[in-house]
Amino acid sequence: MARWEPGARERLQKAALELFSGKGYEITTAAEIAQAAGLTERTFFRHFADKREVLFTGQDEFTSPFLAGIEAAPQGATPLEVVSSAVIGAAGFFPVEKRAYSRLRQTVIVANPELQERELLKMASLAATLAAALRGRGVAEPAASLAAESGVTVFRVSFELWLADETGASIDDIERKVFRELGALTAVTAE
Amino acid sequence: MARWEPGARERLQKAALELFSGKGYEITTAAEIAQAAGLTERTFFRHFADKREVLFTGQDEFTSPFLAGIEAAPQGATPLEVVSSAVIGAAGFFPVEKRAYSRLRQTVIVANPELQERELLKMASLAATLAAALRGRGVAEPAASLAAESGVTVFRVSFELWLADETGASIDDIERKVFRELGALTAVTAE
DNA sequence: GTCTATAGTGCGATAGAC
DNA sequence: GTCTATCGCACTATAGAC
Repeated sequence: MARWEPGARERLQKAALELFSGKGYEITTAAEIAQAAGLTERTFFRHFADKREVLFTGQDEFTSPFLAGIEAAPQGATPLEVVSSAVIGAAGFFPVEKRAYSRLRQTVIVANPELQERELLKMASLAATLAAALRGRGVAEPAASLAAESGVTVFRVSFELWLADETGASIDDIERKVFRELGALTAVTAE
Repeated sequence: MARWEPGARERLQKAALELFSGKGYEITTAAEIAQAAGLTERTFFRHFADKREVLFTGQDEFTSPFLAGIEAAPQGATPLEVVSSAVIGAAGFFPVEKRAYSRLRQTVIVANPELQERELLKMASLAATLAAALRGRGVAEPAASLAAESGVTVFRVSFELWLADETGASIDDIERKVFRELGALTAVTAE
């Protein structure tokens, strides 16, 4: 028999989301989360650098699908087409089954500025990674940054639309629409 | 004679920037900043909700020039043209004289994730405000959000280029160039 | 695992300005 | 008298050091 139950991190994350959505993020203490997972406060901070990270750790893995999408883009592709390939390529990370969980998590984040800040930092970090990948393909600045940031913007807008959607649309369908909207925005001039 | 010296907030902000850039943000305590300004820690927190806010309070006023730029845009203008008017209209907030101060402040922010988070939240808040103003002009979603976010992206990229610039270019000139870059990005298709 | 510093809050007291 | 900026003290939670 094991000395401790496995999956401490996952238990902490599950307990945290439940407590945050149940009684509120701010008044939930790290000690409470740890206790709910059968662990001590010290262990909580051994797994997560700070209280906010409990909602974000693991989420980082979704950078790879974006990078894979960039590599999958053909040689002649426009910077924005490359980014589009990245964003749409990462759509597999958000199957319909995950939507209920994503909605709950997003509700908690939107209600707490501290968590919004952390999410924005993660998105900014993703954009910086994408921009670096574009530069690696020979795209110059500021085009690389603009394309990367635009891609992340499309992803964020699409993600919100996907969470709100009631028709069962997949996130990559929504992303394609939003990319077309973005193209229309800059293309159309006043009559 | 007054019981307290006036301008407590400004004194705190000045002392904070000096200490942050001199010995580092993290190891500078709120009590130290207060002491350097001839005040107590409790007074520091009466002026600023948290330690990070000391670098951002007052900065909020720069939302107004953006909104003024939106109102100044002609009726027939494209969403992106309206946003462009907002971003370029706010350029007056950053005269060359402010550049040395802006550079110092930015150096401190870039070196500390906590401060980056706060800056990102402020930018997200600005984007949300601009998107609301666009919807007020009849722009539908998701076009309003996309245009607003794109505008803020152009502003951020331009601001960084302005800080790095050695030729004495004004920020609105840089912004115009970056807006053209953005247009080129989405317009050009692979050959 | 314990111990400590710092961030941040709540409340009451003070003492001018009006 | 009221209003407001400040201080002082007690307190909790976070987070890092040892």
